[in-house]
Amino acid sequence: MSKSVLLKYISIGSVAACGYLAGIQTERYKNVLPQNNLNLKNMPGLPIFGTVSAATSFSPVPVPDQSLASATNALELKSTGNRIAQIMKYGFPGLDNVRSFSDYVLSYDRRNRVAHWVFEHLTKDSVKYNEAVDRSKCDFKPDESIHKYFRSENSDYKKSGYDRGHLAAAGNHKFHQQHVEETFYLSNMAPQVGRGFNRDAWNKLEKHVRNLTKIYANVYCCTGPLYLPKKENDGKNYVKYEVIGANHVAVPTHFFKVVVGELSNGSLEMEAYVMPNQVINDNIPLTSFQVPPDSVERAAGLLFFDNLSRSKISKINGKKN
DNA sequence: TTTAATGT
Repeated sequence: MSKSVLLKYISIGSVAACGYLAGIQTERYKNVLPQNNLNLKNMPGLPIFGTVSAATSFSPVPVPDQSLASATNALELKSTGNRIAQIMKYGFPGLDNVRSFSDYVLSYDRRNRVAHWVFEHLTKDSVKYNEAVDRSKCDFKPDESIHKYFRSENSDYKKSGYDRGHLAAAGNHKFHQQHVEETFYLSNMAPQVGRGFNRDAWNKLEKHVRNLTKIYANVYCCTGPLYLPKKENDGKNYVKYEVIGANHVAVPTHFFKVVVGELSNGSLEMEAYVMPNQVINDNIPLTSFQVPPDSVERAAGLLFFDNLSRSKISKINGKKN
């Protein structure tokens, strides 16, 4: 059985993706979320435009023509290397330091010591209970494939007050023990508020995404950090975030998830979420965190599902497109 | 059910 040999490191020159345009949202966000009625005005710095992305698509990995209706043949695909093409079927959000694992793909931000994005392809089979897979056997481990200058270490998180929060969730990779173990590289972690966020509201969003596999034959999920500007007392916008540990690992202000579900008849539906990296009241419904996908693209400097015309998506955030 | 830190 192939092991780390499978871990290909695709070194692609960094692409300066500067899609962020400031100055649209002017309302200042509060440090503590309101108890109810959370809306876009509480996501300051998330630029809301009326348009959708129209950039050209590009994929460094050839995507096979045949329809990949289900991943029941995941092992076979893994051995052929087609798994990456399957995960990235709808395009790469960006091309900075792309690293592929057996069941997810990651783009690494060396400056912040946190990924730009991770990409996963979920099916019923990848999220269903599997007695052969045991999360408790997994250890958080530094990703040695990343230069030591840019790598995060367990010591950076220790006593920081933050969880080592998975971007590609461990619970999404239950098909094989190796899959879940590979989600424990620190390159897949970000400093997350533990109680009230990672273990609560964010966990609830991750479960929601897993549950989408009951509706859709294929679920494609992109997750990453955001560093959103906030208006200070002088009336100007600043991006401010904490860094932790000797390696100055960035603490994102927010996290995003953009998900596309593919029904067995081929029709496609999208959901996009942004959550602040804060204690979030349990009563706030997930739908309160839904945002227009292009606002996340502009804030993150990424283009999601760029191989897919937005006009082919029948629903966005539950509304007809 | 899934998250994860802390302290012995």
